[in-house]
Amino acid sequence: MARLAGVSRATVSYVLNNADAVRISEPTRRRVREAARELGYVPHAAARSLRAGHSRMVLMPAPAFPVGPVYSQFINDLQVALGRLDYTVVQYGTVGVHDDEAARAWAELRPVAVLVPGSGLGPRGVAVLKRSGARAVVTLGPETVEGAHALLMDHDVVGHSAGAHLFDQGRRRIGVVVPREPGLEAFSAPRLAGVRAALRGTGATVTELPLAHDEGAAARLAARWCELGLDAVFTYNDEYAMLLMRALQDAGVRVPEETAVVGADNLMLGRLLRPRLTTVHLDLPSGAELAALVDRAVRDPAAAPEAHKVMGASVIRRESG
Amino acid sequence: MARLAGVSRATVSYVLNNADAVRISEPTRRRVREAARELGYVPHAAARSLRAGHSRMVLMPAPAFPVGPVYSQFINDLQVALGRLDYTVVQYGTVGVHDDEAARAWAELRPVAVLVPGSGLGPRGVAVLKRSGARAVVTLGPETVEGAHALLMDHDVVGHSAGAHLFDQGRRRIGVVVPREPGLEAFSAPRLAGVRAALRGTGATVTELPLAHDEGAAARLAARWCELGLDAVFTYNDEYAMLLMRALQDAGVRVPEETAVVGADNLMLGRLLRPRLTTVHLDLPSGAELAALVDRAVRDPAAAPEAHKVMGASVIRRESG
DNA sequence: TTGAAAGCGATACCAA
DNA sequence: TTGGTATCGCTTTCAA
Repeated sequence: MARLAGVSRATVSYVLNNADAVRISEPTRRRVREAARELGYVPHAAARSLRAGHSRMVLMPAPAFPVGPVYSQFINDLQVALGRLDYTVVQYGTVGVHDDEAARAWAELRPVAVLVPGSGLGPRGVAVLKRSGARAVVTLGPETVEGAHALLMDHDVVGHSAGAHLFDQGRRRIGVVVPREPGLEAFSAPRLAGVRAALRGTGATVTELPLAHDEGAAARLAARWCELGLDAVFTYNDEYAMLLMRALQDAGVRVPEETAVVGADNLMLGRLLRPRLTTVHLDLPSGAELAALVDRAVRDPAAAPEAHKVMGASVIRRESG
Repeated sequence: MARLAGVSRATVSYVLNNADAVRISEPTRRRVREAARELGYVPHAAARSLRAGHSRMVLMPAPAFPVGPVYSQFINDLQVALGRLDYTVVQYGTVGVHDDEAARAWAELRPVAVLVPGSGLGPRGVAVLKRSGARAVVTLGPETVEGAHALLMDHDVVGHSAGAHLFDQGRRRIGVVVPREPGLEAFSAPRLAGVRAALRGTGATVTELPLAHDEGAAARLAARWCELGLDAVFTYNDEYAMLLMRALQDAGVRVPEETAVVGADNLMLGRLLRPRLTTVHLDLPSGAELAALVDRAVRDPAAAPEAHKVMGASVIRRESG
């Protein structure tokens, strides 16, 4: 670069990195800085991390489906928290690629840590990442993966809370909405399983209700509501709750008298519905906690992978059930 | 790497890149590939792009606020479309950094193209990026920036459509909700300005209504609704519409008889409200179009920056106004 | 058909 | 206090 500023590149490096090991005269520093500014010099991250043998990049796959405010906020907090620890968070757009192929694509960037939501990464993928220099691989999903740290976020508990709550309210024939939208199975399946688990052995029944997120589908489901004979429904989340509750009301089904409705995610919109929506609130780990875990793992990559159950769920009782 | 597979690294490179310039014997290819698999070898993107002098990385700043389904979908389509053209999309988590500082941070990664939503990037930032090798800088915002391609998405038209519609409906005292949430000014200010522009010279009045996205704030606003004397309100988007409409109804204000309500973004929830929400639908450019623009710009970086007006807005009339 | 070697940009050691 | 130089991993040209 600006060794046209009259000095060697080594000097440039010293100045721009405020190296304290060597001392550079003030005039030289100024000359270098000025030259850098004039030329619009920006260091080359690839060259730097090639030389250094490591980077401060934390890689996450970009979510492949429209994501709600809860997750948005989580990512955001995480970015801020990791930024404070001087990491750079990068969301990598992995289109349709899966598993090992995705892991290899990520590994090419030689991130210092990889955070993977969901269950798209297997032990082989983890191995690829670690061999390529990732000092921490953290999965955020329902189960631990060999070799990786895990933040166990089993959506099971969400369904479990909802199911237990409805049972306590005296409901015995419980429907569970399962979104037809692709990409959501990772959340919907455990939520359904959680309801089943909560009701196992109680004699209450659980009916799976596939539902697309559009009015027509909701109306059709509502139309056969009597025939289904359900006295409660857990709707996967608040948005599906709004959709279904509207359809039920339009079909003349009284909520909560004839059918209780419970959503999840505790979105603002639930409070605005009438009746006000009972919902399951999720306690996600704070961005700062996760950032701290990542940092610890990076500093001591040899440590045994930690696994933490981090998702709490609690019912917020309002009017719909 | 696996020159422990008995060959030179040159050969490895040839094999793994399917170089057609040179011919490698089939047995050698097999040996190399097997060794690569066994060792879990993954090429080092930094080294590669350092040597090549360029990358296929398209960089976007990660949004700093919870983002709705419309934008989510847009990003997603874009990622898919650019992926088809063999680019890799990376969302860079720029915490609180702004302007030139952000531009420099991005430039360090030497992306081949940079897409910047909003108006956070000035001509200096563009210059930094281009000097550091970005072959295309595209802004997605209200105005063109010197040196960059622009997809002009002036939210002005959203407000304009809403204002004109309400005026056509005979409304003359029009409120405009402006979210208090930080990070949304980039959208809310032009939407407000659009309403003003649509009504300029008509004698209709425009009243700015700052509103936080919570129930209390909405209730307080609704409580002084009579005193405000408005006969219509454009609520920035559908979510604020839901919030305010609920508060108005709870306060006994009849919608649309006393006050018309118009939202924006055409979210599903608007259809589920009663009265059904009139809204402004946004026509964003498809991911494929934007991807094509990026690709063209990358192929011919010398070409004059293009500027396209790409945002259309149309009112979807339902029941609320 | 394969190997040797230069070079991309930044850093860190050693010598001047 | 500074400059020269080896090095990181990979691609590519030239030679063998």
